[in-house]
Amino acid sequence: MVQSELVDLEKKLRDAQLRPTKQRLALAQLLFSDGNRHITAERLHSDAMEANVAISLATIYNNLHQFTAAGLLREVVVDSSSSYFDTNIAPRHLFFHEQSGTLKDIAKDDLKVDNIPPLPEGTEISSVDVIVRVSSTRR
Amino acid sequence: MVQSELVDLEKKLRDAQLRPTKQRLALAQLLFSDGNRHITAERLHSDAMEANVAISLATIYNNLHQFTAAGLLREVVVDSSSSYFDTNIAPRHLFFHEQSGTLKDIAKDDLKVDNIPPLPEGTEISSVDVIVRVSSTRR
DNA sequence: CAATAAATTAGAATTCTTCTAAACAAGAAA
DNA sequence: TTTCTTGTTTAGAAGAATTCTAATTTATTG
Repeated sequence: MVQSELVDLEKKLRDAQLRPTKQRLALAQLLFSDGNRHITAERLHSDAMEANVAISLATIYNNLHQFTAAGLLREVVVDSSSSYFDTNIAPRHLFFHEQSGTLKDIAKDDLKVDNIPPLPEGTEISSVDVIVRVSSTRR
Repeated sequence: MVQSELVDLEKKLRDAQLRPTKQRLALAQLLFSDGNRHITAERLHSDAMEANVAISLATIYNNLHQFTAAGLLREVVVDSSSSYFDTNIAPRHLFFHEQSGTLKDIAKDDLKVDNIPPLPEGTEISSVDVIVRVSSTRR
């Protein structure tokens, strides 16, 4: 692990008004050091165990929510059985592979949504989420 | 309740290879007699209680899944806290009101999705779901 | 009317997530 | 540094939604 990386992560946390504790830094590292990730709490917990980071599941949940509130993560609802968190916070859409439960980002500009009808009275758009559900071609 | 309605519902169930039991007919009535519905298991259960239909929650879940497997309902994933079932099985998109948890269909032709990028290798589209999340305008 | 296959049920069990209250660690101030 | 305050972590309990189990009841078929 590179020293400057840790410094960057610490700044990222501080900017979000989150104290860079040992656990928080470790999670930030697991989440943000390696390209885009789409991860569940359970998965992140086992990643942490594998990396020999002692951290409880409660802390994982706490931090996933704090990161989300701070705009460092985005929660994704694609599957009723558990919540996913996406490290890509830019507007984007998603492929969801139904068999594997895998997510893949679609850049916003790679997909167009047009002609949204009038919104229900007294509401404004908070987001437009497109999920392209795919499944393995049986052959 | 109209007699012919019951006959229709019974046929609908038989066509789906589901025996028209007392509970199943009652649920079908609650679900399909009154325009489009977007409903959770808990909500359907309390509707049934109000209508004086004795039915257990396990049976509600069993039937929601059987109806879904038979193509009479469609499961909608919009909210991580509980599953919704939609009586509109035609292709459509959805408004989701974040404060109230209310869903509203958007006819397929009222919204256009274009330029879906190449699918992941070895997959085919199973559905394209657009959820327009709206929230009350604060004013 | 059996016989059999399907459906229903109460309650237990599971899974994911949140809560609680105590111990601990970080940053600020003296 | 030491002290104080406040934020963080934690184990384990609690909660909520859903599924399972195994026994009973109901629908259909012969």
